[in-house]
Amino acid sequence: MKNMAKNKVNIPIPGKPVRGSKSGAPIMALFDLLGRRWAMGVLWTLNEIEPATFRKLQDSCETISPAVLNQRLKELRAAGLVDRGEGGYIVTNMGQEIYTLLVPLGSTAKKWAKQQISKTDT
Amino acid sequence: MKNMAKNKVNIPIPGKPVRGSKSGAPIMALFDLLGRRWAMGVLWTLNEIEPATFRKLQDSCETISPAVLNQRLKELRAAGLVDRGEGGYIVTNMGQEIYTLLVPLGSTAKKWAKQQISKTDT
DNA sequence: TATCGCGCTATTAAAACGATAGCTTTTTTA
DNA sequence: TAAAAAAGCTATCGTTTTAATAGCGCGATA
Repeated sequence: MKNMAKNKVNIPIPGKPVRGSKSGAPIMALFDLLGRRWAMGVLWTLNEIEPATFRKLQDSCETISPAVLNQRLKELRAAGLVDRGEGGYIVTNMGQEIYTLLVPLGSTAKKWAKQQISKTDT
Repeated sequence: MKNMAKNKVNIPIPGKPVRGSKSGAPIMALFDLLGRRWAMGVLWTLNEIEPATFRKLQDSCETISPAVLNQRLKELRAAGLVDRGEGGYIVTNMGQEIYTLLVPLGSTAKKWAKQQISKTDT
């Protein structure tokens, strides 16, 4: 059977073609990584509860399937944003740096939510 | 044919179940929106070149297919982050606010890129 | 009127996701 | 220390999303 490379972890590599940039611009590579389903949500959630076991993280994400969670974790680890340590999964320094930059999105998201809701209800 | 409603624009609604939050936390709703392929890349690119025609934006994105670009544009418009004006697509105030928060990711992405590359070569 | 650029849409196939069951391995507990 | 429970995934399979590419309809030129 040719089962080679089935659980491969495919992450964007800066400097090589990525979604949005043939030359592999870092920001586009990062967007390629974080712009996958659940990627930012997992990073965000893990930051709030780390260290976390697989199941604890799964529970905190509320609706993520184990297959996708596992996939994202592999990618985030390969990208050096997440690691494993005592007590389970943790966020690396680089991961926290990125998380920190995402934090302000929280309040803007609230503002955006109000705008969206007021647009809906009429 | 079981595919009615195919041109439907399905965006996450804060306050209703979204990926990552059954109660629809704003940040998770926003992640749900921005965590779709090309979403952040399109927002980023449009900010750099706006106003832009569909084709100009498509060219700037380098490798996006028109179907996906169109889909993302519909979503971003429905979410109030992008609009159409003189000269084509533009970024709304809310869109720019979010873009502004993403900007710092640019330099962190460079740092991350170096780290990733040095991990690869050797 | 023929041509051109623009804004998409159509089509088809591949890849990603979602939902769920359940198999191993490790840790508790009785 | 055997049995039970929890953890960490993996397997499967149907649905959705994305990709790749061709090309249509329309308004502005030439």
